[in-house]
Amino acid sequence: MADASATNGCDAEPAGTQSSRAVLELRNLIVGGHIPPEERLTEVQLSERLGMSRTPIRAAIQQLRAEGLLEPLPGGGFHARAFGPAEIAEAIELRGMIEGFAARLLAERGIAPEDFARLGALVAEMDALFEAEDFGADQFVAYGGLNARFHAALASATGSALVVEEARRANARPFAAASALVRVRGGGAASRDHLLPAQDQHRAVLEAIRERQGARAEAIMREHARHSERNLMKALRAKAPLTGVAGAGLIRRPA
Amino acid sequence: MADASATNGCDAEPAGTQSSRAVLELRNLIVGGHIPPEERLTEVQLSERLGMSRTPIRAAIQQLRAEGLLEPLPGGGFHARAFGPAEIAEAIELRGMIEGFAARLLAERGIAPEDFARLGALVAEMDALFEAEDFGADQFVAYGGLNARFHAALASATGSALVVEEARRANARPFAAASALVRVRGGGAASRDHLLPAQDQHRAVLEAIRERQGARAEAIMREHARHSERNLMKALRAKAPLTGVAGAGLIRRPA
DNA sequence: ACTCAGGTTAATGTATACATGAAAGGCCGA
DNA sequence: TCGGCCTTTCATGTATACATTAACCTGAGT
Repeated sequence: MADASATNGCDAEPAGTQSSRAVLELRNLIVGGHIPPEERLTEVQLSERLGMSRTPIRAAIQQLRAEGLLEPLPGGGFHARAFGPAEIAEAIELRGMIEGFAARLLAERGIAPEDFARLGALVAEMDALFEAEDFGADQFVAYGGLNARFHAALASATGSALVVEEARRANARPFAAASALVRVRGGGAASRDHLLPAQDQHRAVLEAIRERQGARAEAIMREHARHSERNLMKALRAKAPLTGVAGAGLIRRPA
Repeated sequence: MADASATNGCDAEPAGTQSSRAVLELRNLIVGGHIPPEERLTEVQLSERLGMSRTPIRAAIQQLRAEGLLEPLPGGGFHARAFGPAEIAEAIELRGMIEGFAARLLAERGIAPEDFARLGALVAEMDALFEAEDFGADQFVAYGGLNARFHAALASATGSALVVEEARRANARPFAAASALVRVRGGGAASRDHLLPAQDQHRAVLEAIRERQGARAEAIMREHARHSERNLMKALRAKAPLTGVAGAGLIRRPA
């Protein structure tokens, strides 16, 4: 069922309007590193660059400001926001708190059987990936997609619009997304081994939800987020330029 | 230092532009109950009602949508969002989680002495209110303001833009704000007694931060939010029409 | 009576012209 | 040479005209 929304996992940009195009393209330009944080952006400049009038550009800027990707500049104009290690860590911790809240709600209030089955099926699909002969790029991409769907399904199973919205927002931040960190490590057997503990946590949180263990479910999801945080920070400390990660150019490396 | 921003506790609406006026007036109309959730809103209609063109109205609508106050309607147009008891409880719980995170960060990383002093001064000011001969409307208003400043100062002491932003958002939701619930009870001696436990939690969280007790600080702020949640829910169960609370018309009472 | 097609209406989306404000730069005078 | 004022420029804010789309209603034909 969740095939149409596989691209971004949310439907916040509705139609084929110029405004939605502006949001999409501008966001891609920023996280793709084509607009470095040093570059000053103005409305007219962007309207020429994207081939549309200022009106949809203004809407896009307002939205990306709300997402925290753009920041106003003192003398007018904007720039892409740069993120230091502390901010990244906080964003990931925050995501863990939201998703921990979702897991606790599911454990305390109970989960609909079909939602539980859907989550279990996603875990099983990820399990199957680990059975493959060798764990290559294809498996990483597939795991990332399944992982994102698992996290989104967890939030939406609560039935709470607030939780869904906040989980979406927490995952929209660069680097904080659950799936964005999967591919931090280059790939290969070593990377596979780093994914196994995370997958075990997926299984554990479902067990905790089933057994109505709210505090445990919350703690697992918090630690689950910290797991990806550790992975990212380890990769950041290495000199390698973080290939394959969206928004790598926005990271303010520690001096 | 914190006098200019005393009106709303945040500076998200910068200048005296039509757009900022539109956001302010429209938000007041909604939470003031002048725009019930049943009423359908359109851009042209609002532009006539507020005496400005559609351009600033569009910006305001986009912002209030992001705040969760407005919801698009299927056939075009919007309506003020109505909140059920579950959504209100979740919003308050979420606020407790964010503020708990802030308190834990302060305990773990340490707090700047001047920030700690500022928080202590606010608590002392609130303490002084309880010493008054009788606890009337003036004291309630003063307590609400001090309380809002305490919560805002707690978040901003972390120095994390992310925490500040999320705390602001959590407090911006109707009913979820820390200060909004202070005046739920009518006033008088009985209401005063309901405020004392909350004030004790203010003192306790400062002690926990000072003693570097992160888990305790977080737990206190979570429970602190639940305290106000209990107060609101009790008031909701009573038949009384919730005088003095902003956005009372947005509550979907349990049948 | 029901259905389908056509038009009409009412909403948002878009472009553009103009207003306004602030910041930077140059010029003149001391 | 330095400082202050004026001018210019560039950015966003605002209004408005027009485009577009979708829903609804009306009418006629079966």
